[in-house]
Amino acid sequence: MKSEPDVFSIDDLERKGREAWDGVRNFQARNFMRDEMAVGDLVLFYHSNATPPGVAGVARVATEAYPDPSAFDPDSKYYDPDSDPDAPRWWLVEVEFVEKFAELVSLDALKAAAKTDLAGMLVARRGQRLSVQPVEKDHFGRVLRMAKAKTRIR
DNA sequence: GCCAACGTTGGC
DNA sequence: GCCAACGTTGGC
Repeated sequence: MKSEPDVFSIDDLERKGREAWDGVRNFQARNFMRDEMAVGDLVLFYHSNATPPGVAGVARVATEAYPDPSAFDPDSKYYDPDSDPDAPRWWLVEVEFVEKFAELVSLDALKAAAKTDLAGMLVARRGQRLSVQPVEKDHFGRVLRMAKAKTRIR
């Protein structure tokens, strides 16, 4: 899951403990949250538009998907007047903090590793803009090792 | 259904 | 600030 650290960083998640991942307004990204994520799934927390960009830590899916309330809030910048409360268009999950990496796994490092054992990892590919995207299990483990992380994959 | 115009993401 | 890579919108 990508977030701009100026808006919401891994430190913000650590401080708050938990966060509703609202504002996703891309159908594919929504589908991953609504249809593919399950409570307990681990998440790579990626800092986009950062210097440098990269994976900053790990979070965990804390809830089933539910309709994104910001879509119904006219005062929200994520307001979508076309989203019908009876058939919500936008969904979110809440995520909880697991750990902040001792060192960021930079996009440069991901791209370098993508030439070998991270081959095919989506986030390392050019033009890959989806803010929520799937990570293969062995890729996830490899990123954790690059971060010298303690988190175990279940 | 096609596609041009436009807007956004996000790396650099 | 630039621009590649999309996704969305709307005219036809």
